[in-house]
Amino acid sequence: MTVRVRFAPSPTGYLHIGSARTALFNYLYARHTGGKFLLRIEDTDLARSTEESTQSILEGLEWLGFAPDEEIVFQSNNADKHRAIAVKLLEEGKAYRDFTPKVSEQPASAAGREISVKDAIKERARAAGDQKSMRDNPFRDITEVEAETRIANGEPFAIRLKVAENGKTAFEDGVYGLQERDYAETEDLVLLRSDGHPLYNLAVVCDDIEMGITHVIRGQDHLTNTHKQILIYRALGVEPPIFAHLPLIMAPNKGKLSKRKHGEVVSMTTYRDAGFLAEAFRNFLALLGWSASEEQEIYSMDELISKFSLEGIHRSNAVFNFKENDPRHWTDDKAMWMNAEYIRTMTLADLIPHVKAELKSAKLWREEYEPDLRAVVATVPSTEAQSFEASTEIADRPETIAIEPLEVGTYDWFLRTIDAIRARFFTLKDFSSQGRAYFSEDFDFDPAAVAKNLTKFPELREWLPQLADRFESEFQAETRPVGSVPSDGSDGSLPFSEANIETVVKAFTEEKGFKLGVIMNGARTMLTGVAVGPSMLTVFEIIGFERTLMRLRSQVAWND
RNA sequence: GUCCGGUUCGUCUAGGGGUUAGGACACCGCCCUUUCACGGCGGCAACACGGGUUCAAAUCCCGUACCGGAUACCA
Repeated sequence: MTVRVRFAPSPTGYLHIGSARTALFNYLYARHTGGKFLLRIEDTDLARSTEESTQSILEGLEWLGFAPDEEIVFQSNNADKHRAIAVKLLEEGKAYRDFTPKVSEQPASAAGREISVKDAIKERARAAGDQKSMRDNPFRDITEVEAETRIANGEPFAIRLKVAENGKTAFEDGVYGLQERDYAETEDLVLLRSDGHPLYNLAVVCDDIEMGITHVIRGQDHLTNTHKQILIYRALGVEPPIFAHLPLIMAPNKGKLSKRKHGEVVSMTTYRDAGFLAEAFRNFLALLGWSASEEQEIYSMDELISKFSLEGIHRSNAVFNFKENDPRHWTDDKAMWMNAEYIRTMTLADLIPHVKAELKSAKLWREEYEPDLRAVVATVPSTEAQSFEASTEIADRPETIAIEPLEVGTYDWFLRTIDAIRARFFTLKDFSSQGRAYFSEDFDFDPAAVAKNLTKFPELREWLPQLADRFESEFQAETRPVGSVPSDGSDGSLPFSEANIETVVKAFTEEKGFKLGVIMNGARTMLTGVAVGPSMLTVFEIIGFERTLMRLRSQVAWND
């Protein structure tokens, strides 16, 4: 039997973190078993379902990389079938018409509606005490004649499943084990509303049957629904699929993680837009409620697929930990850490396309960074550059190309730069914000960095331009046009490379009788606008000779 | 109210009769260094509670507490 699973979100908002994890687990299970991963949009709640929501969910899934293996099913398209099935159950005597007038819903705000409904349910239950019977619907056993009369009078009716007096439903949950529920705990659930619209439990069962679903993997909030659905399966004479329920993902206070209360932080598109890598986020999500019983935490998609199993899913809820009013911890620290971990350890070949997209959207991308153009603009021959394309293992490449100064703005320079700055970055956004100075002359100065590294040492205002002069004389730049390679040493001058820069800066610092760090960090802020980054020698080199002179001489940072 | 689940560091988790209860994130400290959010080393920090069973319980059983879910003509 081929496994067929589905992810079935209802389009009443964006794709949130819990749904995303459900989608992930379904996807992993399908891939692990060689089965099919299907997608069904449960848009039967006409009042709440929206087209934007469907789009947003689809976007979220696309970002995460969970493409369905078959065409998307829209549940609302199957309403006629669902209706027909309800009628069939009615005709078979397995369901009955309930003429009880529908209790009109409060016109309460959509926001508070759910809570007030739940409160009402509790109130009702408390008031009823133990007296309440799930089998006391007055229309459960009315005669066909009476029913016909009422229909003739135009009385609207809902169709309810006729649950037997005695017995229980039972199923073996893939995660929670044996689940039993006495019929006395299950009401005669409504299959079809009095306005003719099918209800969730009916629709789900019908669609799952039609789609040939073999395993239903969904949130634990559906655990009790499952009993109702099994009743429908039985009434239909169809063997139920295997069910596996997932623990829920909670807010930091262990309460419900809701779109309304917690907003953006639970939306998938937030993470996409915040510069997260889908592979990193998937990895994070996989570890929320599942583990392979080992200490490894970083998993490639292939590893997740091969290691995933229902047995590894927990029964207890997990907390998605974040601090609402703390920008530094606006989302779960582990998610952020994992994203950073991916950024600094993945191969450059995998990272570059993401950086490219980010720089493009920030208008910082230049065609010169394209590898294809290297041959046209490169003046530094690079044999490593060719092996780069041939090989996917390029993690240690930067060390091999760091030997010679690279022309600013070329593909090789680009690779070196990305590799140098990524170590301290957390998201893709950092490449265009903190890393902006590497790609543009138009960058801002972080006030904290200016205060710490510049204004604290007023001497620097004169010394840094002097350092520029020193560079100029040592590296003899005046004969070369802006943007050219500083020097490869062939003209008799010193190459503008780390070792040489170090010698010059150290000599300069000693003359001034100052600490090296003060000069270096002053220069760091002048050159990059921030207080953190790679080794300053590397920064000098990748910012390049001409830009270094220009920025050291600039007074912009000094004028608040 | 009733039914169903759950409970190991702040968070994610490993461990399922004998462990100094392990790892990761976060936090703190030290080191490296020209800075740092990189890296290295270290620290803080947990078996909800009460009974049993057992030579031995975080682990098995019962109860309690707390948390969560469900209980809709929502999904």
